[in-house]
Amino acid sequence: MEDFQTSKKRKVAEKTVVKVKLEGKKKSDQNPSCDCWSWRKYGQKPIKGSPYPRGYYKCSTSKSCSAKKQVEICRTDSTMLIITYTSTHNHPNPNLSKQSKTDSKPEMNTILEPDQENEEQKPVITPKDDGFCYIKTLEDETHLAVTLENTYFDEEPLSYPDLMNFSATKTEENDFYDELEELPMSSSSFKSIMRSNFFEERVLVQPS
DNA sequence: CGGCTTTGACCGGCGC
DNA sequence: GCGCCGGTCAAAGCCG
Repeated sequence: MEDFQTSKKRKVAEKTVVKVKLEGKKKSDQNPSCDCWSWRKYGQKPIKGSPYPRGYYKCSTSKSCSAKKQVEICRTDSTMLIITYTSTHNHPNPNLSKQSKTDSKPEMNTILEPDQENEEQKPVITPKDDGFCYIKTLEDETHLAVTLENTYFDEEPLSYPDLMNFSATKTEENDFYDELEELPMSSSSFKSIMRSNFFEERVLVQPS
């Protein structure tokens, strides 16, 4: 396929590591409307040195999309999720464009310039003195706090919309639940707790 | 019935 | 050269 896909190993392609803190927030008002990308799990492996397995996901929205991500629980803090994104989506987000009630462009996902006139549709990133970055998505006022741990790019930095998609999606949610499901420590009860608490209001990510 | 998850096997890179 | 480990594939099962 793609040249870097010929070898299924160790690629120094763009890689974005995002840490997500599972907050104890609760919100019964689930809002699946923030569904963005669709991910399909294609593998899971126990990781050396970590009690938790790592899940491997591919973008299922487009067959030709090479976007992947890895989700694992931080071994030092089980409430911390480490998500590693590899490659970028080569297609607009169908869900996002579908949801756009206004005229937000489907290509929003790929827009990289933060200073556009329609900045209203972009999340507002508010750096805090505690080291967290609170991202307020204007779609539903969801507050996200994410921190890019390590980012390797071929050429482009992660865009705000990308960030938003990364963290605010319902599919993301599912991934975490998948992870949680696999946690040896817990069971479906914990999982359901996380399900109701996790993504809707705020997501915290702690800098390294 | 279709799509997704699960799980074991396989492959290939890297370190020793 | 060998073994370890991470990443991917593919078949089977499950769920909506």
